[in-house]
Amino acid sequence: MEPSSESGMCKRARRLRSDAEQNRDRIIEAARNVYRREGLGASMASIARAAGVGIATLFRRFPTRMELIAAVFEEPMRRNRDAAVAARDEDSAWEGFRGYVETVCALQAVNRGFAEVLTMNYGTAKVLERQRQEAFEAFTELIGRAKREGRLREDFSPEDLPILLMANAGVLGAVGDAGPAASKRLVGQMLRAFSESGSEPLPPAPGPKELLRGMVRQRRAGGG
Amino acid sequence: MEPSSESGMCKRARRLRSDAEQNRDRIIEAARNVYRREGLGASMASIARAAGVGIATLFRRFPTRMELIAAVFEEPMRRNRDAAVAARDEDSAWEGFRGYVETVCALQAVNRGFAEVLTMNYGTAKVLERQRQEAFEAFTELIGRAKREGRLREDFSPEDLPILLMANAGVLGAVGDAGPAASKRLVGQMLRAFSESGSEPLPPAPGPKELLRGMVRQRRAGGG
DNA sequence: AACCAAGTGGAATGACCTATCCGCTTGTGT
DNA sequence: ACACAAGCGGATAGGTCATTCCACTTGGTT
Repeated sequence: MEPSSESGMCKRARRLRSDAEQNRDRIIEAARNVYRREGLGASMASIARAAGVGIATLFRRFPTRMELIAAVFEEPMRRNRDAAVAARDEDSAWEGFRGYVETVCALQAVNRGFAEVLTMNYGTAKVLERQRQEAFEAFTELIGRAKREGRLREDFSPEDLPILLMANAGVLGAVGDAGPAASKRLVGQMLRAFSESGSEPLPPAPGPKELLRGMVRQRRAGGG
Repeated sequence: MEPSSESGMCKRARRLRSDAEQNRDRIIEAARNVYRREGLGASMASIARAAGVGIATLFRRFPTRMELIAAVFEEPMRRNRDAAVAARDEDSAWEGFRGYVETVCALQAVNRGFAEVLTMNYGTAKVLERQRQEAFEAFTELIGRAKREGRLREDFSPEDLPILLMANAGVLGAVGDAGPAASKRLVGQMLRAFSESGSEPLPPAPGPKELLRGMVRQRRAGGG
């Protein structure tokens, strides 16, 4: 705390060399793509390869996997927070509620990593935890308005959202190609359950063949 | 095909030696427990250790992981099929429907391996596939009756069941201790969505702390 | 009691993964 | 232009895993 008290507070310990900065960006970009396709279980080596850097470079910049995950998903999580805030401020609370739920679940459907990030414990990733907390708070306010509006059931609980996100992640992880269709169907059913007078039409159910055919074989049998 | 055409058709190629038979049973028993706790991703070595046999013995008896899974879950899957048939024959179709759905999901909650087996593609495990098919058929008949009864919504699709099972498995996999509570809540919501006039009370939602605290850290970051 | 096919366990192999080490390269301040 | 800290990437150590091999035991039959 004595010698190099330059550089404001503590963030960004020191400025990166320009080439290092560029490598950092390439890593994050590559990780974004790999995580989207393969989920957070993707190996560090595969990310380094995709980024075109050595493994050591990856580890020097992100000593733990969580730091990389936090760097990659900080922006998506911020956008998620913003979506929740925007929903909270919509004229119709119910429409805001429905739209937000559908949007988040649709994002999960196109990004496996994001689906997992939304449903995991961050340990010590303050950035992500803060975004989630803020989104959760906006969502909770939205719930209150929607209930007062009379469109959302009184017994809806804020925790029903994380439960839905985990459920959705489960569906997406279990089926392959039919994932988006199955996910839409699930969300439709859940919204019906949440809605006070709920009888909005459902998205179509995927056919049995699609559902079965897509089902994950056993990527090392972690079936979940 | 010429010499030893004894032993009926083709099943049980030849009778096992008594000690081998006993080892086989011990393996299945051990695998049952390990799979229940850890899911189908449990290592073959850990199962052999739990059974008190050498790794080679395990592989000789069950050359592929699927063969072991099929042997372990044949009986649970048969009981699942029986439950579906019993539900189909209940007086009140809706009560049969509700009871069956709740039962299967509760079984998932106490048996991680079973939760995964119910939502995976068996490849070439005919035994399991047949049980699933029969359960599905009984369930489909039950659906028809429940709709005619007027208690189940017309737009309920048989595929909504596997979707629910995957969703439930996702919830159970994502949260730890709070799994059963979260699962019950999800099932309650879904039943509400399925029910024509549905306003039965919901199971309580788990508190935010329980939900978060239980959340899987990152068992090698395969979060979902 | 003696034979031997059937059965056994542990060592060996090889794939894949995280994480660290270390000699070489390069951006940058002077 | 030079010096050198910062940065680099391949090699490597050490872990888990599935799967195979092989020298040794043993149940059952005669």
